[in-house]
Amino acid sequence: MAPLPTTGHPDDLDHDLGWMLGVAFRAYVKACEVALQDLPGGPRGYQVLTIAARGPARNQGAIAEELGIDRTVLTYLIDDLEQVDLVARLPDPADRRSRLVIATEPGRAAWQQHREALRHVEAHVLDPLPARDTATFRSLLQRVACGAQSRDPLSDPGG
Amino acid sequence: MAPLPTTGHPDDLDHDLGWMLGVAFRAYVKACEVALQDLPGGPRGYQVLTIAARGPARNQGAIAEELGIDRTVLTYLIDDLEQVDLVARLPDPADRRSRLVIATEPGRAAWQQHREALRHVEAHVLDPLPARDTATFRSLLQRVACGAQSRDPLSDPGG
DNA sequence: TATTGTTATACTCTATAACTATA
DNA sequence: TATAGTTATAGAGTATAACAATA
Repeated sequence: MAPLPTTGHPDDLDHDLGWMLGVAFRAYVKACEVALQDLPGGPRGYQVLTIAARGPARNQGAIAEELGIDRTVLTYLIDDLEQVDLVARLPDPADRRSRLVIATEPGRAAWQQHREALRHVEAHVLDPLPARDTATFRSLLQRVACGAQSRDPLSDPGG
Repeated sequence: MAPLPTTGHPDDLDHDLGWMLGVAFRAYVKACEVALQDLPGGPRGYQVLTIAARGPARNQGAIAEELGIDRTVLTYLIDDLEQVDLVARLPDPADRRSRLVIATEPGRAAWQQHREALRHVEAHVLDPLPARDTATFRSLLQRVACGAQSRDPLSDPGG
């Protein structure tokens, strides 16, 4: 059986932060599969689309840093989104090496649709929590994630 | 820059559950690298070792289910741990197909050492939280993870 | 016929280095 | 010389199917 939060022994697996984060993360990815099945890149593709749709337009390096992923994988994600006309790469007037990523009109529509679908996915994943605790959990998880991002900005100069 | 929890717009990336879980999970895995560098299988290897060290002895199918991983990947994890004499596969007296996995004496010692090292890793990952909120966060995350495990037991009969 | 564990294959995600074109 | 983006390669992690031994 799967461990339940009732055993109480601090050495049990369900007290291991790595186990908890891994299980929660994989459960989220799996729960997304249906909702994002027509979106290239899955959750990652949605995150790129979010930045592109929200604006202002940014270049790929800035997007990779915000997402916490390597800029080499971002190239492929944008390739796939661009191929189905959800985002576009525009020349950066300030720097001819740089390319600004924006959402197309269908891209913004697709983003809103998937955002709505993901609301249900998130509710499903957080369903085990009492309703009054979901906001608390999101707020605390946000602090952990943002803290990690600011500690290890990724693609830091020198590595 | 990395997003900080101060923007407040509900469409921002730092309100996306997938982004938060992914960033937190990858930050944990990265923070583990040094502490678990001599342990085959990394965090997964540690989790197997935890079950084997805590007892009672279980067969591989039961361990895979508790870990939430496929039994085919567990074979490789146990192979690697057995090769360095941290766990052993014993014949199951009740079923000759089944093999019981237990920690060896050096395996139990290694588990205690790594458990101590991981306490610091966990504290590092949870460092952005106010001290009084860490227990709350762990408790809520545990509910989410255990809820997901009991909903999707993995290797369920029929899939 | 179903189950335990193993092996092989493939597909995704990630990490690294090398390359181009600009700065 | 350094940076933005691309490409190629290799390594993990994961999923699937097929297989041998046993129930």
